[in-house]
Amino acid sequence: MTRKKIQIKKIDNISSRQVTFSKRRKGLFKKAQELSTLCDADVALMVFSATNKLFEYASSSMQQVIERRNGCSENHRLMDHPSADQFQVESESSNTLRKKLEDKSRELRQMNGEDLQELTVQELQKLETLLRRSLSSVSKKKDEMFMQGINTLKRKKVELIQENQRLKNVIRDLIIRQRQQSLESVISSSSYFLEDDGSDTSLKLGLTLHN
Amino acid sequence: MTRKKIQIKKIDNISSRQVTFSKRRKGLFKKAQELSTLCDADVALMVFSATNKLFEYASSSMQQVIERRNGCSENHRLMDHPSADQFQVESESSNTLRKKLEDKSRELRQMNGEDLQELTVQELQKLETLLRRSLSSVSKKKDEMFMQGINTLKRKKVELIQENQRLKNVIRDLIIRQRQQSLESVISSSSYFLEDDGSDTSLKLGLTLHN
DNA sequence: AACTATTTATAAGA
DNA sequence: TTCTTATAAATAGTT
Repeated sequence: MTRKKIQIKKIDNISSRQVTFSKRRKGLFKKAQELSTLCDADVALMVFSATNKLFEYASSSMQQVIERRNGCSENHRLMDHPSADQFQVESESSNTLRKKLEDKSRELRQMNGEDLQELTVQELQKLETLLRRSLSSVSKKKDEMFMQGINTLKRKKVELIQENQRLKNVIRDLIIRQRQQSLESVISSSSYFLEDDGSDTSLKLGLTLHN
Repeated sequence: MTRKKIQIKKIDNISSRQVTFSKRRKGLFKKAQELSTLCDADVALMVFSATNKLFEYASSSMQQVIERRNGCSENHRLMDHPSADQFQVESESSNTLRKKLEDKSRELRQMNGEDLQELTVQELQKLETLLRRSLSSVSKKKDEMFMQGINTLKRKKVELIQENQRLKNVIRDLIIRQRQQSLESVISSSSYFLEDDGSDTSLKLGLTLHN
């Protein structure tokens, strides 16, 4: 519409699509608000992005508008051919959905390297480029997650080493205290050289604590 | 906005207001449709005029969008408005279609290297493998078609070289014949040797067959 | 996010 | 309502 006229069809480039979505969504909401104000109309607008994020505007309240609409639809339904009309509308949307589903399925099959015979060399080249880009994105994301995992493990390792050292210190202190106690008890009970089995104890402790 | 800039406040004059309502409503619906198409968004728009007339647009189906927004189940709505059985059946199948469509859309986005954050490393690896395979198939197919094109061209080239050679021969023969004719005319005008025109006939045949 | 060359939407008038 | 047209607004591509 501006630097160049564009065709109204799905924008290929993802980031362009996102940018355009933001810009046009803003514009659409503004227009909706203006219509409401200028003409004293009740307007409700719901937009789901391709990523299922919801953006909505309502001049009064969304729930109110929806209820009002359901009432109107109901009235129309009853006024006109009671079931035929509704059925027709619903059928149409089903057909639309089926068409969309068919399109997506074909696209998906081609992305999977199937049904290629119906494509031209140009289309194949485009698909190839797309797949290369996707593959690159996916590989990058995967590697990122690997790196993230590795870094988490490294941090954990450092933490564990520290914890380990602390525990060793605790054990050493315990052993020292035990020796002192043994010594004291030996002294107090007047028993001779009862050697400590401190190393044995530390081993048991170590095993338990670092399990 | 055009002949003059206007303030965004309720238009006093009733008929101007109605005219503006028509025009801007049309514009708003167009913009909504464009956003939906360009950015693969699901858009629903409801407008009640000051006289309570309803105008609505939905890129898929209004009911679908409302339910999606409410997070409200299909069954719940049907309980509220128990109309024809047909309707229920149709709605169910629509619902199924919508689910399938949503699945395919997500899959497709992920194949396109989008929405990767919700995948695990294992899923990413799987996707990567899939993309590699697809890419390989597509590249192979593309190369096949290139090769096919090249071979066609090569065959054509051979044919053309042969044709070329034939034409050269024809030309050579023509030149020879011309010389002979010149010679003959000189000879006949001088009332000398009357030569046969056997070579002449074969030349005509050659031209006809290889035309 | 800002800019700007264009396209698009539209207010006023017929 | 519909068409026209001068002008305001929106926006595609670019930085």
